[in-house]
Amino acid sequence: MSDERRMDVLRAIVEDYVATSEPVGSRALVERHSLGVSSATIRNDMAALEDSGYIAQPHTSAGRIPTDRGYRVFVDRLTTVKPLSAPEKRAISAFLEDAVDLDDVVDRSVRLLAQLTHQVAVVQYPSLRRSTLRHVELVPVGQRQLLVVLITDTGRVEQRTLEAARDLDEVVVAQLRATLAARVAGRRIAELAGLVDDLAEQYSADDLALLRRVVAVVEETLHQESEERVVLAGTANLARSKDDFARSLGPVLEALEEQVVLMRLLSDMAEDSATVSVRIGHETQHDGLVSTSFVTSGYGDESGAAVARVGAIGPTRMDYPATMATVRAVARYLTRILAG
Amino acid sequence: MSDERRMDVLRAIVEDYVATSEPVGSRALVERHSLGVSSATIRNDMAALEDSGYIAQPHTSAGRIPTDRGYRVFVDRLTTVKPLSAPEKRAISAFLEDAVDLDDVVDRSVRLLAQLTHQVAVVQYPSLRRSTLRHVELVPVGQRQLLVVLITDTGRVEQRTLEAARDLDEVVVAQLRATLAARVAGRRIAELAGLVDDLAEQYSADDLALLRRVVAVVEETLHQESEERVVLAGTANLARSKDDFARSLGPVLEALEEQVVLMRLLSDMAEDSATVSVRIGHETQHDGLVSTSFVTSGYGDESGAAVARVGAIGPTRMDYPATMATVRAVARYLTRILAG
DNA sequence: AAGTAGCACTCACCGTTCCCGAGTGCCAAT
DNA sequence: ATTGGCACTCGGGAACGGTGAGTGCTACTT
Repeated sequence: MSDERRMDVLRAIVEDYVATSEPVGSRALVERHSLGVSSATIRNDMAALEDSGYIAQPHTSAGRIPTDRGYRVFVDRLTTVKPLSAPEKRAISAFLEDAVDLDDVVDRSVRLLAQLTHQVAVVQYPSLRRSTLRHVELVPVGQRQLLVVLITDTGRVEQRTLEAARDLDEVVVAQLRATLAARVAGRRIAELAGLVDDLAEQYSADDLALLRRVVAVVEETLHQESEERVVLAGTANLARSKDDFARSLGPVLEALEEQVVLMRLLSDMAEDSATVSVRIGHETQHDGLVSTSFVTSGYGDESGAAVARVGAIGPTRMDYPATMATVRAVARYLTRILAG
Repeated sequence: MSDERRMDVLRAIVEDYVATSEPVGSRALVERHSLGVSSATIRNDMAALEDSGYIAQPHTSAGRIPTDRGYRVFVDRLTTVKPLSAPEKRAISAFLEDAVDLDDVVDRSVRLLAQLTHQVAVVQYPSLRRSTLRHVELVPVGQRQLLVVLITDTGRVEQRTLEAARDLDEVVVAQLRATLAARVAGRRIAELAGLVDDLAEQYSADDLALLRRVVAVVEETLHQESEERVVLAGTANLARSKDDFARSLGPVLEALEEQVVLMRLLSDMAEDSATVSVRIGHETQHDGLVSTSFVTSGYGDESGAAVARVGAIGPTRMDYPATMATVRAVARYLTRILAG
């Protein structure tokens, strides 16, 4: 028994099923692919593949469709992510380079990815936690309100207002600003806490309290929901599916609105070692997403640990090679843009 | 012929159809509503209503369903928006008051509205054009880069960076900052242009050029795409519909992703005089939205022209009185929160 | 004139039946 | 190991008829 041919058969089944949305039978297989054997042989192979849990039949006397496990094998062993064509690359690059600021970059990326993959695109904002600070700015607004603005090296700007205990003194604020500006540049936000501990003598108790408040606000910002925002685009693509996938959109849409679900998945996938990470069907660990797959890639740091992720979500019956290639490409260009 | 009863019949039809999602016949009508006449009489009335274009039958020998025109009459003349119950009000108020900043307010509002109406909620960010400035802050980042931060009275913060022609002088920047701070407070952004024209003598040519650049950047921000962002929530609610509405989600989702479409609708509706504005079916002037209605209300200014709008989008077969009440309530609380 | 009762008519919907053919599994032959 | 052959399964579509909700019309009542 040729294990190799079986894998060829599996690949053929996945490809055909992805292309046609219909269960594929042994006859159709030998016709569309030059496997060099007869349909009866294919049937034997298919029976074996079914025993191994890679394919299944919706009902007796129907063709086979890949199972989640089948797709998994396909993705892991039967496919190589092929680079995009030069024109495609140029289009991506050109489109992203016109962006004016971080929000615009993210917005353009997510739309672009949705359009290229014909699926739901997801872009996670660069994490504050792993970014370094370019600048901290304090702006008094009103008598007691102080606006704290953080600017990261990825161009992200976050602001919070805090209510001071006493009326603000312009001079003190300016002093704090200078102190912070000198100390935070290039630091990670997470390192911030210890940075001002030695200042106890230089400031009055009140002023020090204010300084600590500022630091506290910065740290709070870290843990805020907005820290790991994700942006979506292309939900309409879900409805385009020919099969009955379009009929059970409810749970999928719900899952997508639950940012928490996406967050968990994204951070799970950040652990994966491969450049492009894939979660297929039940692997998403979420009921609403059992019939979908999630393809993501890290971006934002040329070397090693990525700052955040981009990805695409679509029916498990998706074109994995193409999707993986596109996601990877967009992630790369995103990294390049942000570094530049 | 009693025109009054006919309107009663129309109201009953709308109410029943909204409740059941099924065409309503004459018999069911007399049973569920105490109209005091027989089904034959109702049939005559229904025939008249159909002639007037307020109702239609999907096919012979089926009940009637309201047309867009029918809903229009229902909304305009047959319904009064009833206030929410006290507990509901309290819930809204409590939920919105916990918000920490403008983004959070908007985010909470849109989720809340989606949940309360069981439809797709839309919140438009407060327009910069109509807001007044609370503060302008200039922050040098790097040698030549200047970060311009705008803070509006609605709490919205926008920032842009600009590249100066020469290296920045701390002192000059501080001076510009002071000048701007003194002049912009309480002004509309649109008024900004003329504010610095008289400063020609006080600054060197270079510095004046920089000042003009800053003003230019501010004005550019005005026309930027981000100016009129809208945020959505509850798209999953679209899929909950019992009838076949859920099957044609594609075009609807596409329309919702086209922010332009929503923008146009929102600005159209801003012209309406009523507090709560409704667009029914084809009135949306968009093919993807022919089977949906859009209920919006302005918010952000206690008197007169609103700064932006909130709304809900759902199937034309929606509970208009309830939706209108909820949208109006959320708009009011939103106004209150932003003012406070 | 407005309302009602009665009645013939229409037609979507539902369940039944039937048939077709794609697809399978198995077996004997190569 | 592969293949041709064959009996078997069963989903899906077409044809069919009965049922009942609903209508429109007409003749009668108030």
